Amino acid sequence: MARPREFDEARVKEALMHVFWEKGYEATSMQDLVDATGLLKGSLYGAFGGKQALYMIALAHYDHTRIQEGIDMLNGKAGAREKVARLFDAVIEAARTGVFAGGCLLCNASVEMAPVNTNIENSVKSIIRRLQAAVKSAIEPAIKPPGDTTALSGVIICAYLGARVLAKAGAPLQMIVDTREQCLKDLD
Amino acid sequence: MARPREFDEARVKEALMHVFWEKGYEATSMQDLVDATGLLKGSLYGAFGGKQALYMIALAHYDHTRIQEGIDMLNGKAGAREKVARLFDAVIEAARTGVFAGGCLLCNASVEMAPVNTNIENSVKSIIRRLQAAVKSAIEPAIKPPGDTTALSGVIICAYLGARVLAKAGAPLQMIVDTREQCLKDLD
DNA sequence: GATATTATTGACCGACTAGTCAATAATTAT
DNA sequence: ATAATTATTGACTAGTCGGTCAATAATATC
Repeated sequence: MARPREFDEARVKEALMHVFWEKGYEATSMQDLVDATGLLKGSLYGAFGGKQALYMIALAHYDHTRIQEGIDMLNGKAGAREKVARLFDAVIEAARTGVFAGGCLLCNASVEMAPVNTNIENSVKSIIRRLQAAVKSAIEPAIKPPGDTTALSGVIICAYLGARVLAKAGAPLQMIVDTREQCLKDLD
Repeated sequence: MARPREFDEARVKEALMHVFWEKGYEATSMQDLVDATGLLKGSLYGAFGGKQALYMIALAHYDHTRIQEGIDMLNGKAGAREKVARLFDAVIEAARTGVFAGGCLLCNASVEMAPVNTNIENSVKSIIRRLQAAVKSAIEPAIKPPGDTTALSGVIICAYLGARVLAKAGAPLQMIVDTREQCLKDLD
């Protein structure tokens, strides 16, 4: 009943996400988004809304792809130790190669956007909740009854985010490796 | 031999720091800095340089005041456990009251500026190095010979930064408290 | 008091910002 | 074919951005 969209929504969301991921919210201009998506400004506004709305969409896309990939891994068949190890291996690999400077969009959004945009704050909090729940159920089999899996999963999330900060700052890789080992110590 | 400055340098640096601390680099305009310092734009440029130079000055001031305060505490007379506990208590208190949204400027600079400004990256790395050294010497008396104080101090820094991220995102306070307990577990 | 030096002032700049909108195009339903 | 609906286009806006600069003011030295 109307003219159909000419762009692939998933591709556009992926492009939006990558720009915000790498440059952050404020350092990204609408022109950057126009260049990255191939859409014109009017189309972006018409289809998705303004800059903050685009950031929300980028974060949601990150959630549904990258975060969900992590959660799926945590829900997989590997052992508790290996699951947690893999979480940190991603950080270590990113810090070692240093090809992509974006770090973790969840971490970036927490620092830059959550304090100034309640929609994003709520998204971030919801993601963290789901992430912690996945970690908790992943480590459950490796913790004996007196151990507090809720507390331990909270620590792992916290250490993960801290590792992301260290990696983005270019801090010594060893600190991240040490953190990984410390988190694995109580598993098995 | 020339006209003397009319402003108090320390006060101006403190004002610069507070603006960048609360708003971040990109979201801060030169006008914000003019308003906060009371100096006119020309004076700011003449005395300190452009926006990036001002950020560097703000970070250095943060280092010499807030960071140094933490290092002095770590070098103080308290026990290892209490020193580390105090580190996290500052985060917990900030998250609990929520009056100041800035979080930790070192953490903010790591995420927003270190990846795009090598001067700031170097400053951040140097601060992290000094901070870790202070934590290491603080926990040394509480660790028996086979324990790796370097690794443990790295983990504590990492957990501290992660806690700062969680606090800024408005995540459950309990996660930060749990992280604190976990870090204290191996100390006496 | 004259001179040299530096600080302060505020007007000014071009570039860029996020966002708007009327015109046009492409489609579906009738 | 016509009408209705939505997408695309790109020119346009008003405001803000970081940064500059010539004029003026205040001091120290001579």
